[in-house]
Formats: sequence, structure tokens, C-alpha cells
Amino acid sequence: MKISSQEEYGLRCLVQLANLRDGESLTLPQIAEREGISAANAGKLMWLLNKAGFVHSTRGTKGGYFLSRPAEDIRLSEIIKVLDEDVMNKHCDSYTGVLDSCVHNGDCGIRPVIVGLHEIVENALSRITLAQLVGTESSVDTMFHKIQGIHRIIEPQRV
Amino acid sequence: MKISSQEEYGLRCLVQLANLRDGESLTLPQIAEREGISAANAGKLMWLLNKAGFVHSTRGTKGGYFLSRPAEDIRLSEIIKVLDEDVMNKHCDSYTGVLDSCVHNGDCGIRPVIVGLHEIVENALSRITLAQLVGTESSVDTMFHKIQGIHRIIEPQRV
DNA sequence: TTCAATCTTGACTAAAAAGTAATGATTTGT
DNA sequence: ACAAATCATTACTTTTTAGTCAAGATTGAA
Repeated sequence: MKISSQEEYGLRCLVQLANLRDGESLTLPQIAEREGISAANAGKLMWLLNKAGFVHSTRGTKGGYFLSRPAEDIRLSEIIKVLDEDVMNKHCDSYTGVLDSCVHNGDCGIRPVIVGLHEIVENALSRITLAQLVGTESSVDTMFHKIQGIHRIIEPQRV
Repeated sequence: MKISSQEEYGLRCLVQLANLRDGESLTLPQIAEREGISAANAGKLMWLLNKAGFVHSTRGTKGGYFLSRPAEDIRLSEIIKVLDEDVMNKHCDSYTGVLDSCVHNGDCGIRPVIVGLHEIVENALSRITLAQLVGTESSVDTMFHKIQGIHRIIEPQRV
């Protein structure tokens, strides 16, 4: 269970945009350089994010990308859903209740695990907004503090 | 964020073995047929699981695979760790505290998310044992009930 | 002892994901 | 109008993951 490259870098790019001030924007080469990827690669990611409505872009000189809505309103769960469309599709459609479409009908001990995992991850990511990821402190201390913070946000209440 | 094929089918194979009675075992063709994969593929998975100590095998006629310890003692977190070694390695070693080895030093807003996700998944999987996945009910009702059960197990307490 | 069933292992092939390149379209400034 | 900067889109290449195959080793039974 891991985060795909597309998920990771798509998210990173959005964080870059979330760090901008009002009216500012970033070009593909700028985004690419800040994240250590090629401009072509960044272009592909931004294309996806644009299609999905997270960012707007303007072409020509002085063009670039910027968030299309406030970072406070963008939840990580939405982003991930776009960057990795088939999170769940792949593992039996029974997630949606349609048991017949899964090869493992009648003999699938692990379906509850897959569904359960999907749900806790989705739940955790829905509690974090882009705005909560701004800032670029790098010391072990601040990073540790931040991890604790996210962790507090992430942990769901017991039912 | 998704479960890899290796994780999924490795786990499925172990569930098959967990369903056996004492003294029984399953051959590769048997495992393969039950999971809808090829015997060769099953062989590779079982090889990994054997190396990692989850199963024992006997060769020759009447040979096969069986769990090397009680299903109650095998936590899903251990299994997944073996089936997908580089769960976290990939995303910056800073997870281990060594910040210098990550390309994104000083500009990594998402590290807390990656670490946080890893932790809640690990935590969830460590609460489920193979024994809890035996049985093969397939009706929507029983499956739904099981999902709820796993969900209750999975959700961590609030800190 | 010999044969058939079975696991073991490494090399090979196929499919999927990631990343690159190239061409075209739009905008701004002169 | 023109040139430069920039995004948009599709096709292509590389890398990684998944899956197959075949030759070898071990065991049990006749």
C-alpha cells in the first residue's frame, strides 16, 4: 500500500500553488524546478489537475497556474481521487455493493480489509486541506511537530 | 494509494491456508485455482511468504503449503511489510529521521501526510489477524456485517 | 529403484506506470 | 502583425511491476 508517484507529485505541485499570494502564479518550469521533476512531467500533472478543476491556467507571457479556489476548501481526499482514479475500481466492484462482478465471489476473505483500508485512508485525507500544508520548515523539530499535528487531525474517532 | 497486486494475492493465498484444518495443506495448483491466478504466479508468492517464515512447505507427492504458526498470531501488518518491501522507503528516508537524504529538504509540505498515512494504515493492519479473515460468506448482508466488524477493529483510538 | 508429484529458482516476457518529446494553440508586448 | 512565452494534447520511450516458463531438486509410493 503506497502512494503512487502521480499522487505524490500532483499533491506537491498543488502545495506549491497553495503557497502563493493572491494574484501570483507559477509557470511549469518554475513548478518543475521546485519539485525536482521535468517541466514535461509537471505539465502532465497540471493538465490533470486543471481538467479536474483544482487550478486555472493562463497562457502566453506572464501566464502560469494558480488555484481555482481557496486552499482551505480543497481537501486532500478530492485531490487523490483525481490523481489515482482507480484506487478501488481495481479491487472488485463489490465495494459498491455489486457482488456479482468480482471474480472472487463466495471466496473472498480479504474484501472487508480492502474496503476498510480504503475507508480509513479516505477518511483521514478528507480531514486535511491544502491550506494545512503550507509553509516549508525543514528542521527535524518543526517537521516532527507538524507530523504530530497531522496525526491528530487524521485519527478518526472511535465509533 | 492502493494495494499492489502482490499484496492482494499474497494475502489471499495466506487466507486460503488459514482456512485449512490441522494437518491439511494446499498445493500450488490448488491455491492458484482458488484464487484465479496461475500456478507459476502462486509459486512466486508462496516463495516470498516461505522465505519470510509465514508458511512451511513439503515437496513430493502429498506435498503442499501450510501456515507455520497459528493464524491468530499472524498480523496483516507483518504480511504486507513482506509483500511490499518499499512501502515507505521510496518516499524520502526522512521517515526515519534522516532529513538530509531527501531531495525535498526544506520544501516538503507533504511529508507529514505521507508519514501520517503510513502510520494509520500500519496501525489498522496490525489490529487484524489472519484468523479474523477465515470463512467465505458471500451474501451482501454477511459481507456488510463483516466490513463493519473490521471497521470497528481498524479504527484507532483518539490520542 | 524408479516414477510421478511437488516445491525451488532464476531467467524470460508482458503489461502497466512513469516520464519525455514534439507539435499545436493562445496570450502578451512591441 | 509579429515574435516570444506559455499552456494543451497526443504520441512515444523508459522503467517498474506483474506474470510465465523451464530446468533442477526433493519427496513419497509402487
